[in-house]
Amino acid sequence: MRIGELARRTGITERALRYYEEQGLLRPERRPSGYRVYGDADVAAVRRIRILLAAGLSTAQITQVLPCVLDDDGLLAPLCPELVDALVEHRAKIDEAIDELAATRANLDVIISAEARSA
DNA sequence: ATTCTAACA
DNA sequence: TGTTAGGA
Repeated sequence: MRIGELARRTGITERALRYYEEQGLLRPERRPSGYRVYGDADVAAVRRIRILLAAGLSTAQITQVLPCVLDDDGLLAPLCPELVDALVEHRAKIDEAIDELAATRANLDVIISAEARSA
């Protein structure tokens, strides 16, 4: 199928699909016309990519992780043990980011509370 | 009609 | 990412 059909079947814009290829997430074949040709497997691949992106992984990480993930129901099962370690690490970074944002919010609250009273 | 690349009020 | 120009 060409990019238009894959876009319809996945709900992903053609723009994004071309971007995924640029990032090495998809390797569609090319017709002599230059048109990209995708296989049925790519529909599932895009599904996995979306889940991984939603989990906050970078395209670079996804490129490595993609072949290490099992495609079952609507979930992704990590296969390689290295992958699990990487995901646990990623989770830790998310916790750090949450803490930093909480601190930033606290600082903002101080300013908001000081408003009007200072004048 | 569709898709392609490149580029940015 | 959207969008658009300019081609095939």
